[in-house]
Amino acid sequence: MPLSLDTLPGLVLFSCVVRHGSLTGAAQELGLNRSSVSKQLARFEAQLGAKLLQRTTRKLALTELGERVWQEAQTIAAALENVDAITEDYRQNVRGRLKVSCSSSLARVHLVPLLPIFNQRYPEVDLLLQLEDRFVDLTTEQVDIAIRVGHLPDSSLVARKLGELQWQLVASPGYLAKHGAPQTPADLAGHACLFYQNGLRVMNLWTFTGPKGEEQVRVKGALAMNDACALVDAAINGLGILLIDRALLSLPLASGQLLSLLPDYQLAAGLPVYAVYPAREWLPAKAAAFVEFILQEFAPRLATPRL
Amino acid sequence: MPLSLDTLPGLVLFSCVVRHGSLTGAAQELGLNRSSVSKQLARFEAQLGAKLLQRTTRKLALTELGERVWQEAQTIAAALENVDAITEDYRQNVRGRLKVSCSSSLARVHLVPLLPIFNQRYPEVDLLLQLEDRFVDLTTEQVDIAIRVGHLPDSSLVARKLGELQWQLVASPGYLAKHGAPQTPADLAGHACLFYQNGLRVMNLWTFTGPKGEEQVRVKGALAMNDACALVDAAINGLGILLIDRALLSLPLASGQLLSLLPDYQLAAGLPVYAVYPAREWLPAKAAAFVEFILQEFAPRLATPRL
DNA sequence: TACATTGTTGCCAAAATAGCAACAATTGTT
DNA sequence: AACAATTGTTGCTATTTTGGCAACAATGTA
Repeated sequence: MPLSLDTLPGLVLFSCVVRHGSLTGAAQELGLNRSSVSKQLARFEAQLGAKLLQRTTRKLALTELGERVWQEAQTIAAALENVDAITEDYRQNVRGRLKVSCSSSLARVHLVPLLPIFNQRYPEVDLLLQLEDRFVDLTTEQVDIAIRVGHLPDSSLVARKLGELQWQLVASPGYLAKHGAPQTPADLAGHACLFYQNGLRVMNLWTFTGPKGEEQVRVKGALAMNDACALVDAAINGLGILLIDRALLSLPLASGQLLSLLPDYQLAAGLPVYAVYPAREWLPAKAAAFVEFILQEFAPRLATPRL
Repeated sequence: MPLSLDTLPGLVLFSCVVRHGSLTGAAQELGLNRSSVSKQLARFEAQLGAKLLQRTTRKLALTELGERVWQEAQTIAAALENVDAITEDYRQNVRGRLKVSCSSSLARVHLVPLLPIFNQRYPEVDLLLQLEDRFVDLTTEQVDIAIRVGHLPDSSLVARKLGELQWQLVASPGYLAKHGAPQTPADLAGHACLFYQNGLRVMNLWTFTGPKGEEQVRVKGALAMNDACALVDAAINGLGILLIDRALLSLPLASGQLLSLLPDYQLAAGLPVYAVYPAREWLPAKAAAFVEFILQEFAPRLATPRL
């Protein structure tokens, strides 16, 4: 027999009456009429089947039982104040554990560099970065915010677009020396191509916009992985032609380990990046702060990646 | 900001939902419809301004705040179970402190001799006998039961008549030798009379029923006190003629210290003795047991005092 | 893919509640 | 000592709240 729904409001009212020492005072604090207080107190006693207060028009006296119940009410009052305090803290203060889910490569390049700033701004937030290139169920795994790449399936989740990934087509000098450099998208069909793949999405249909308009190529995969950084390594090692987020390529391109291909063509539409969270209503302050933060900091980095 | 009336039922419901892990289960336990549970839970979250449970049609997951609130709810649940247990104990078990108010002389003669029996029958009751010959306010002084002599003023109290005190008129042989023995009630007017008096009642109007019918005498007081035993001592010492409870006179009469007067007259109406307690409704078990006890044991002693 | 279960929402009836007014009881004051 | 003022209680009515039914949406399973 756990918390009983019926007796609880009565207990609250009883507590208030005892604190004031009069029904009238309690009624004033509760914004009620005296009659209501009287009735509810009487009903509470009826529910318990015992008198709690001996009442006269002038004085109230606690019964022996009333004293015991009053003590318990004190305990409950303390717990309730805790609830209030905790909730208030949770709503107003940016504090607590914040679980963020993100694909590992995206995090390494775009997100992790920002975290020191976030941590400095909100030092009381304990970030728990969950890097995994798989589908995560936000509700089940208690993830506060997920950063997801690609168009989203219909869902009850709220998604805010952070920007679009800028793609680039690259290969290593060694690979190009051996197999030649493609001049048009159609040429790619004959090459070994590297692309990202996780359980959800297989990116083997590449779309270009060039002099002849839009062209699509379904490429053969020499290697498909769910780790973008490993893909870059693979490309550097000459395993094939890679289509990947431009931000990952700044160092290999600068050092000449990788070369840019098809400069006259642009990748049609970069995949959108979203910040996703379970519900818009009553978003905890820490989550709201994080979303605001990445909207300001993350999005510009996507738009103008430093090469 | 103490216990809040509004948030408490929601907290109970939330606790129930968490315990079951589903709204449907909670609804079944509470005997409610699913919709009601859903609505109330939503309202509770709205009141707090924060989400407590991430809900899917299949799974429920506690928010970080939800976990904290759930912990507090556990505390409250424990306190509430205490309230239930205490109340049950209080109602059903004859146990605890029982404060009884009684005039000292009445207690010494009639009540105290019974207490060992009561104590043996209800060993878990701690009797607190408050002996005082003055008016006591039951509600203010947290007296459970009072035993009062004489007709009661109108009151919200419940009174159960235990019987009537049997009066007797006595004096010491020494006093009678000096002042002579009264032959009729009217003779008493010339004597020094001893009678009981407390703040409430002055018993100086004595009523007799004799051969000539009812006779009343307003006596002069040689000594009036609020201690019946002391009055007996005074009478033994020859201070005057005493009208007092017959039960107090068994030893002095047997030993000849006091002599009975006006044997042809009877005291019209003995003063009634009442057991008085604040309210009939929800009388605690201990008080009910005591009242029953003195009704069975006390009343016969009044009716047939042992001389 | 079809089905079953679960949470949510709109609507309406039912129940609980608050407020008003009158009453009873008690205390302090004139 | 009587009056006035305050307090707790009760009956009645209007308002608010709540509960249940039905339909819907979403999700996991056979």
